[in-house]
Amino acid sequence: MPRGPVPNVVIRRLPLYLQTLERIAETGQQMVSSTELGNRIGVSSAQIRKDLSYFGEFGRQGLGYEVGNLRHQLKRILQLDQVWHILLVGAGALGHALANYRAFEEQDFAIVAVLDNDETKIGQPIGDLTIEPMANMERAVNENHVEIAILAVPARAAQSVADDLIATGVRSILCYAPITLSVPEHVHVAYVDPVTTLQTMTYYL
Amino acid sequence: MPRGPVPNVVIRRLPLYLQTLERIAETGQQMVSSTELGNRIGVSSAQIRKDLSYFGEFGRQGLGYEVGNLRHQLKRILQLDQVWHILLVGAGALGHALANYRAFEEQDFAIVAVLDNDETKIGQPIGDLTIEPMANMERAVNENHVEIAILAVPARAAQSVADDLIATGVRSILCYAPITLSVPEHVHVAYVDPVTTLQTMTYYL
DNA sequence: GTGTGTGAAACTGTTCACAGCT
DNA sequence: AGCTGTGAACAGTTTCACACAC
Repeated sequence: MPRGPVPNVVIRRLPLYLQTLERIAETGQQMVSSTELGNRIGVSSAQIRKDLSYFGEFGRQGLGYEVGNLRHQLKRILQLDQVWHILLVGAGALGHALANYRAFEEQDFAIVAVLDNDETKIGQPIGDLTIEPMANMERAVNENHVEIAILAVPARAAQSVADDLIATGVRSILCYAPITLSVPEHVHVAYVDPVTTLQTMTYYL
Repeated sequence: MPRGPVPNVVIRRLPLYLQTLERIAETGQQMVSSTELGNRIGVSSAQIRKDLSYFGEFGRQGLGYEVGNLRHQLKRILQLDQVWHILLVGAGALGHALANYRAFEEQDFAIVAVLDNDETKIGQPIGDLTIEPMANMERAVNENHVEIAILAVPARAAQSVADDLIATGVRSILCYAPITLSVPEHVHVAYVDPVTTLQTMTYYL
């Protein structure tokens, strides 16, 4: 579908374009220019046009982009025109916050099972689900067609749980632990640890 | 202190080096080579040597880097040789998880106050603190010498709260909302929204 | 006039490869 | 032998500037 190889940084920007388009769509605005979109996000108009040009020609010269169409195209490109099933591992404070976070379902992500290794937590309700033992991992992944896992366990457990997840077929992991996972080539990991992020911000203070 | 301009990506990697060094230090290992460090993190040895060379010469030819010294140098470069005071805004499920997250204090970050605009939450305990009204923002920032804020409020409130934070003198914001904040030049924002991150991962599936 | 799409140019970041030290 | 520090080569990314369309 893309014309030529798409830089990684481009993919990271597309969700920002999508979010901003959804905010613009709510106001009823029909058309948007790369300049307006860029100003709202803090990138140049040329960058937006170049990024989009990797996937096609979505705009009209002199007019800009049709908001609804561009939003639709971006959802298609990012494969967000379907619901993705997510397995959440770790039912601590963070796990509970994630299980109750409404933005997932609003954006077509569904947490379909929650696992923890703490005996006292198993069977307890969490969001609309029930906490299950780690031994249920393979069944939870296969029965629900899970391809993405969220890792909300302590750092010392993260690598071992990641290994198990990958063995069951999970190909994408969102990791909250402050640790670099070692994973095979075909697995994608993204890190969202706040401490690591804070540690970069202090440099600039 | 740095020799010449330091690329942003380099700063983002330094915390990974630091975390890995701390894990190595726990084993009692004295020296580490750029090759070993790189293998554990998944970057090339040349990258590590080049990154460190922006700040000085910390290694010894033929031997590698002294673990404790390199750890100390990185903490100094990232200004992590002090405790940073953080203001948490938003006492929902995520705010509670953050207020109870032990890794902050272990890594020399201290949440010193928590604000929320929900009348029913004000006065309630959260972690070791008490939830305060938004009106206390300026006092909380000034009395505690806060320079970093964590924004754990709904997306629709994020920009307005960010504006208030910046007006009180906050220069760094860690934002959990799926929105691009518009801020003046001198303010740094980092985004840790899981939905935005998941939206990039689905591209590769 | 406004605004897109795109090669070319400029800039930024990574890897190579090797001198020099242990 | 093993390893660092670094200029030079290479690769990746952003910006420029302009033809073309509304």
